[in-house]
Amino acid sequence: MKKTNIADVAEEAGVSKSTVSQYLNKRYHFMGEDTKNTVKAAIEKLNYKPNYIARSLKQKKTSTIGVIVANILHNFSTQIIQAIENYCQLHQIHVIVSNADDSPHKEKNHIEMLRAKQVDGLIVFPTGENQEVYQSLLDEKYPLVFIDRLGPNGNGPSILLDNEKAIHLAIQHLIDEQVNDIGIVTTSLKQQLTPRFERVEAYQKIMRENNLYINEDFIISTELHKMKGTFKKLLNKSNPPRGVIAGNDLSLIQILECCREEHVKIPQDLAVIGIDEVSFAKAFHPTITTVAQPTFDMGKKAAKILIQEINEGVKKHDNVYRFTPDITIRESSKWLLGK
Amino acid sequence: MKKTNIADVAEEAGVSKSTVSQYLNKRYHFMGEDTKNTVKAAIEKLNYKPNYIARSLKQKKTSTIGVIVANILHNFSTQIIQAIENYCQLHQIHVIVSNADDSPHKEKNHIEMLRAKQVDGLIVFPTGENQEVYQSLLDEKYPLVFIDRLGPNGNGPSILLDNEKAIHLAIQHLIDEQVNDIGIVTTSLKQQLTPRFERVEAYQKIMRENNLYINEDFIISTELHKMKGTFKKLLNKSNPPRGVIAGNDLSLIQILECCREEHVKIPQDLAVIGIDEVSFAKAFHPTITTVAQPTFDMGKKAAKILIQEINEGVKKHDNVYRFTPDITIRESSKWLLGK
DNA sequence: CTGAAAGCGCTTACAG
DNA sequence: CTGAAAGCGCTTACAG
Repeated sequence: MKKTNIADVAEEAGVSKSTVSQYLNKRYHFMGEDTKNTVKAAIEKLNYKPNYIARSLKQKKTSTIGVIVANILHNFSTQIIQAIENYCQLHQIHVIVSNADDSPHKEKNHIEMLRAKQVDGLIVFPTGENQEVYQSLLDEKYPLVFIDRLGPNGNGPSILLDNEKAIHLAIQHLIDEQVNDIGIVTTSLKQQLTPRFERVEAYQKIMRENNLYINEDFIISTELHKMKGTFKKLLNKSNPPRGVIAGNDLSLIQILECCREEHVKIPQDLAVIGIDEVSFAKAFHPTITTVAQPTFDMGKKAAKILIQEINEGVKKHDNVYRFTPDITIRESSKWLLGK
Repeated sequence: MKKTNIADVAEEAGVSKSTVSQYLNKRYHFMGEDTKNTVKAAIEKLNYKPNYIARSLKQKKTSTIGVIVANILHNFSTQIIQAIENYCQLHQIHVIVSNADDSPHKEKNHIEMLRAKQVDGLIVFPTGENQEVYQSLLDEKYPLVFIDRLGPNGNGPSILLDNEKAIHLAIQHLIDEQVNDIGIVTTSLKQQLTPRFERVEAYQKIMRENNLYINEDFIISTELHKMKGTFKKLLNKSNPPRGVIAGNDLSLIQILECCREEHVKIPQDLAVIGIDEVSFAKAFHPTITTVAQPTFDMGKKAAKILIQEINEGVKKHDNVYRFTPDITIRESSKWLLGK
């Protein structure tokens, strides 16, 4: 059974394809009421569904965008995807999700495939090693929004957390709790990724501003599967930190597991603060102090900017949108309470 | 700057469009070595990228599938999406993710839009209220795979957990721990969704088989935001359950928060088992006993079957693939240990 | 107010 | 071994 197309409908209704097309696109201006009805009837009778691929080819617009996440395993990524999907749904736009799996090579493939599929724009968590590719997209005014990490040389619109503020909130709170020996644990890749970089920078800056000693051993950047080993070593030093900031949700879990296995009591022995909200924050013993990213707002903003670029054309290239984190103080960081 | 198309390449290379097309599709059989090289050079010189939309129109194949999840907020959904995306990536297929947000109306819209975009097939967590739509897709041999829930009248291939086994594992373990007063808490929607239905059924069956008393109050099916209130009431009864099975990850968190707020000790006062693995299982105090679904395998299988249907045509319609759950016994269910 | 024609960028029998 | 032509299913100036 051949699928019915616009010609079939035209024949059934006894009008031309043009007229059917006008009807489909709701350009009723000059359409006779009766023509309209015959077309409508024919469409229903034949159960006709327009082929958007054909339309896309002609209109050079697919109403589909691509999202390339660096690593889909992070909760942050899936939340951003949710927010983007949610906003796009309202605008009748589809989202193709691709996972770069932290591989610049895969990332590049995804960019090419998605462009070949003519997506109208791209939201990307850049891995950091395809700078020229992104720069050339930017140069040709292709709609493109970066998220979580800056684009090439900071070019292009990007949606970022105010990382300095996040670290500031965490350290300030720990200081208020009289915790001065503070460590930070982040997942690290070879690349100088924005969040990790900015967070460690901010850590050093704010410690310095508060005249606190920066022990280089207290800064851990390592792959997830090595994190526990490294962190345990730190915990078992003669002078371990009294407080620790987890750079993201996955690091937090590693830290919590370490503390459990090493019988380190939170917050008495170690005050813990996680960046990124986690589902179990209020269920945990102790409840977990977190510095939440407004993931939902960030994803929505990325989608909004992209759709605007698609509809109105790409204009300036240098907007960085910083989102303000929000600390929720719970038990895990309350060292004074532990006394 | 107009994008270069196949005609530009043909002109540059001094051959016909057909020949360029042959080259692009790697049909080198009858192609002269020199022709091949000229075409190659022309493509590189012009930085030509083929337009897959045009190809799709002609070939009636988009190399794109759609996934409609009932509710993207469940960890289970995002893990399934990850597995599907992962498998499809190996097969050069793109995935469009749509969230039905538990709304049959949205679900139906998604089905229509995705079909209009000519996706080659669909993987769906059916909400349960679009039976006729699915039946007609099945009737026209459209590639379609259900996941987590059965299709209309059980028709169509579906990927499910062996829910009875999951409940069996949980209850048997609790019985081994001498816990006999067992409750079950699930999120409920109006619809008779497969997992909830099968799990509550299995609960009743297995309790009966073990000659355990089934207290109807111990079966809680309610929306997430009402769960805590309902569960707390149960906890404060004169005869509360001694053990509880959380129907999924979100329910588990609600239960854990309740226990914390009501100072109910796990496992001494209440043994807890969660269905679905959770990120914090090994970090929690106590560690959480879980009955894990093999989400990754399930997602992969769904993608595999769908791609097979796409490539080889749709054959039989009645395969239900049951995946075996796996219990990991940790502290939260060890009532005897609490003694 | 409606229709004929051209075209979007490819692929694919078919002819030579 | 290569090319001319038709066609995938739409949309869109333009003519009338």
